[in-house]
Amino acid sequence: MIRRRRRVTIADVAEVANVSAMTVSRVINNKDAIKPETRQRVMKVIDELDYAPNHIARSLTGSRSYTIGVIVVDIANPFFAEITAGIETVAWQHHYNVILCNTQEDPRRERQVMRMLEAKQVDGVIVCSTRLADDDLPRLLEMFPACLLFNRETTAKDANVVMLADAAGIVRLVEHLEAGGRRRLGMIAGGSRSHSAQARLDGFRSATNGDDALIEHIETAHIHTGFRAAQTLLARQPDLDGLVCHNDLAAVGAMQACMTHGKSVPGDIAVVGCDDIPLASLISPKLTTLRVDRRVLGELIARNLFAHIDGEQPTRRQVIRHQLVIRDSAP
Amino acid sequence: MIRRRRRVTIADVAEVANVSAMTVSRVINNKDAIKPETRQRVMKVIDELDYAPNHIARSLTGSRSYTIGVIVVDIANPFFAEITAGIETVAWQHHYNVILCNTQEDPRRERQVMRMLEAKQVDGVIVCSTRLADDDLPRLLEMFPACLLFNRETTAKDANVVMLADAAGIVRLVEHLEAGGRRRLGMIAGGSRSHSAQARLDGFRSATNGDDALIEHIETAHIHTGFRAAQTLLARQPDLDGLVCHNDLAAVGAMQACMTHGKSVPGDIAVVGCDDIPLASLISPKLTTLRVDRRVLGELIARNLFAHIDGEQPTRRQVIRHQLVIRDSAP
DNA sequence: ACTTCCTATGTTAACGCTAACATTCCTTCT
DNA sequence: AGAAGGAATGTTAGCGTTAACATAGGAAGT
Repeated sequence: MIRRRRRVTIADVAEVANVSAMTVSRVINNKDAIKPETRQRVMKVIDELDYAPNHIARSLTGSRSYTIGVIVVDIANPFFAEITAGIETVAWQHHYNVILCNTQEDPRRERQVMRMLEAKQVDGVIVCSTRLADDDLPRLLEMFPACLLFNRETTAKDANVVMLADAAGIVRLVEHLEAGGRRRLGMIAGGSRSHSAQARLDGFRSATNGDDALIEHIETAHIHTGFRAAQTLLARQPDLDGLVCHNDLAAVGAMQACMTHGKSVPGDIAVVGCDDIPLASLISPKLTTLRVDRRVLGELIARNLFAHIDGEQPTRRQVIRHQLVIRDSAP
Repeated sequence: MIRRRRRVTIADVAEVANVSAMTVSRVINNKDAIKPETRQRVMKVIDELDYAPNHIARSLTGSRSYTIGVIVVDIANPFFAEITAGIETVAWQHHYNVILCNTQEDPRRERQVMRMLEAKQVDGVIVCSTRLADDDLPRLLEMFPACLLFNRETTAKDANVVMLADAAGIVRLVEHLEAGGRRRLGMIAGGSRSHSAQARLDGFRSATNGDDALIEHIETAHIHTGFRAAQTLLARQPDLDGLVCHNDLAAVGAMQACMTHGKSVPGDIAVVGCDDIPLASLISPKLTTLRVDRRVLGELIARNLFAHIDGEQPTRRQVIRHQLVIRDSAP
């Protein structure tokens, strides 16, 4: 079915330039000594024939495929889309391409994707928020010459890790609320499967006294789930004066619930979110939240991976702290 | 630098199973006749050695690389991120991977990216909203066995095209406004470089009488640029009772400008946007706008490309219509 | 002049796989 | 029994590139 147009090969160039294939290869790769005159002649032919090296063949002989894999749970999620943008930028700077794999939170698919990437001989993988079990992960990651895990710890050898300091971020939010005089804080916590939800919850527990009656869980964090959770929580704990939410969407819902409950934000109760999505600064009152520059985060992640690929001593474990964004909902 | 662990090859399997490499290849590919007994034996060895075919080598001999390229101007833009998610889903169904390339609106980079993808022997490319000039595009696209252009026409041979019916969508918005009794409509039009901005403007001009005094241009469509443009327009045309905006962000800004101007939405003036971003249904008044299911659009785009790759007669030109989403800002 | 030692280039084989052709060994038919 | 034909498997070569080794030719030293 696929009809590929015949490509110009090194052999073609060699014939026209009247040298051996190896000489052409050397010219292309700037390797060994080549007489300037020969180099020029070869270059001219390359130009005339519009020759470009076949990367597939190169990958077969050489040690590199100049391709990395990026595995995300959902590329349609702006969080991962922006990280991916950052990764792609750095990859391109290193003359690399990115094979993007969306797992849709399915660990089985994640496993298949990894095997496929290995079969395609990628030089490294970046795995964002994997849903794979601890006992599966190391074996899979160790297939790759280099790998980097975002927001997940692992025992795999040679795996670098970049973590968001979710717990620390929530601690800062709590401290900010307490500095503002808030004394009775509740939390709307996220789904149990996700690493960050667990970390944020841990942060809240360690910063407060961790009374479980002050915590309400939601499986997926959206405006309406945040709304309902806040309603439940406020019914149970009417005297709350601060509310920490797993993310901004939940916080938006929670604010609406507070107002429905006759509590003004931030007058009667302060509400904070996490992530600083665009909506956070567009609603009223504007939301106090945590921010990370996700594009820069992606660049940092990619740089860490390429350090590994290039054999430099990469940072085994890097922790990225959130920035506290103070707005009207918790001034 | 890169140390790849030695892979199990067909030769290894062949040796252990005591057959020729070709027989193993046949078993893997379900080709030709194989004695059931032999097949079983080979399968067992494949399983024991955990053999997986090397896709790079396959690509070199075979006609397919089982990889497509997706070129977008900005993957961090949710519009393209969701389309990409749809594309990836379908690609995976076809046992394909996606090389994602972000061009950041730079035509030079786009050209380089295409050459790279060709060198990596992708079986097809999807190009979203290219910024390349008409005289460059065909030559580049014709390098690929299959290609699909989103939101851009071209004279390239064998290029399929999927277009959004932007103009028709705006016409429908205008008709909706007029059906609601609005008589004097203005427009905030988008940047000149983008195809869709041009199409939306054309739609507006053809549906109204196209008085240029009623149109205000912004280079990049954001809330604040929409706000400013609406202010300028309202100062010039105080009696407007309907405002069509290039996209939702601009519309949000425009609504704010209307209110600043003492005009209520939708009482005094109706405002409509385009794209149906999440914010559209979250602000007050909720925004009337045009919607396209972007994930489904991505799936459709990918299916079109794979039809081409698989040699079926693909649809040369497909036009996708928006759906009118009527909300409070223009009921 | 002869060895030595670079510099510039060539030759061969291999990467892992499969297309294309070749061979072997049955079965079936006359 | 011998021919014919199909099923099962093997052999060879090639995809485009580069690593590794081989060779030619010239400059320099003795």
